[in-house]
Amino acid sequence: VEGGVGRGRIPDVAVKRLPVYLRALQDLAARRVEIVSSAELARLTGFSSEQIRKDLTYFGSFGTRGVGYHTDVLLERIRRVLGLHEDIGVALVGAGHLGTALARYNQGRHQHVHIRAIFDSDPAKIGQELGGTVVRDVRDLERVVREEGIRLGVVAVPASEAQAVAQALCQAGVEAILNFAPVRLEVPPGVQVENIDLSLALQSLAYYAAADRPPSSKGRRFEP
Amino acid sequence: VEGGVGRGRIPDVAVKRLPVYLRALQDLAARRVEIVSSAELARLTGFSSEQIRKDLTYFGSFGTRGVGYHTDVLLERIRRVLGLHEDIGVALVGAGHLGTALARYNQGRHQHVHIRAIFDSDPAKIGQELGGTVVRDVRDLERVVREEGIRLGVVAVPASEAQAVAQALCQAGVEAILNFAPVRLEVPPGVQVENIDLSLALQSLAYYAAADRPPSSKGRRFEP
DNA sequence: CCCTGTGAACTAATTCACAGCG
DNA sequence: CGCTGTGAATTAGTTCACAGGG
Repeated sequence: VEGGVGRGRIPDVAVKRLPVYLRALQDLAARRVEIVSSAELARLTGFSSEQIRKDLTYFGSFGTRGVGYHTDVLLERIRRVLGLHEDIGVALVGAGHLGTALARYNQGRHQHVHIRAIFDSDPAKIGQELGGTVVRDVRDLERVVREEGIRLGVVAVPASEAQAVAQALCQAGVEAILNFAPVRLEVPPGVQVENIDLSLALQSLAYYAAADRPPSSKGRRFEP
Repeated sequence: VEGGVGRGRIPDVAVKRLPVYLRALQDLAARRVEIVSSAELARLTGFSSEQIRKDLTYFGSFGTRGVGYHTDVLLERIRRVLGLHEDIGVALVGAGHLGTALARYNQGRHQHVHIRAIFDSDPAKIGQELGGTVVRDVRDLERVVREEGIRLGVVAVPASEAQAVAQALCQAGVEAILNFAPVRLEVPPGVQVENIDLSLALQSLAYYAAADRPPSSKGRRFEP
């Protein structure tokens, strides 16, 4: 949720929605649904149909009026826009519980974003396998990332080490970082940082939990 | 990143920034800094100073012109707005790696959002301790959440179980859910859902990594 | 006729610019 | 004088409403 380059073309908010559309389209494709309307996508994703249509126009128009979109045409198009048509390598730094969750999560499923290297500083973890990848010494990070042409970094280390890791990642040439450490990372201009801070997310949710509703209204039914 | 109630008062985007301010203020307080200006907070958080001042006006005005804000007055005020002045209980569902990371993360540190119950369906995990809390059977979820007056739920279970868990949480009266499962949760109106999908985050980052820059510009220095 | 594609209208959020006050 | 607080201007994002084409 950090500012960043922006890079003209597609609004950041729309870029965040594209993977959601992608997931819905993958489900549809798996169920052999060949045509889908923006209304159907709206139902599946929770965004409005006009929002979806507008988002799609940012990079072309490939629907058929009166009909809808070809599932796999749209799928392929969004994939391409996101850069997921070519394999994109990810370096995961930090093989703690969060790192492990990420590695497992990523394993196999999302075809074109692959964790290609995992690093940690703990000798007990180095050499272990995690989701099919061997954990390496974080001191080799720069070399490996460069050699493998990795362009995306994930920071899942304690706050105290996060900045040093980010620095090494940038030095090695990554172009975007997903940061889970509860600190603001200083990166060179042009490197996109996305922060996901688990405790901050909980804290802002607290606002919605605390507010208005009297604690008496316990127990809510669906579709009242 | 789900719509939700909105609840009038403070814009959602601002609510998301408040915890960031809070963290900066906690750091300052720990370093015995008594006064802080919006410019200084801007430097620490990465948001603009006018943004910060504007956000603060949503719930009052407590700075001193020509001077700045009293660190602990502001701290206390934001805490109160977020509802963090009173202890707020969280139910964590799913004691896998992600759940464990969250439990560890939360342990001790952020004073007023506490994980008060952890649930799982795996008999091997039930009874184990995690960050100072014993893992319970998910079948007891509704009863325990109700008894303990828990108002916040965290869904860290596989996609296939997420909807059932969300339903149980809502039935038990939670008012907001932090969802890590890669599905759209159906919840009754009035329940705020915040989705954090780790693979989607990676995918949207891919857009920024893939774009423009030729892969030749490897290795970036800070402050060029 | 139906659903896409899109300007136009609207709404939300950010930034500007400066008055006001300690 | 310096920094807050805030309307006003601007910019971004969403929704409306309908023209246009299969």
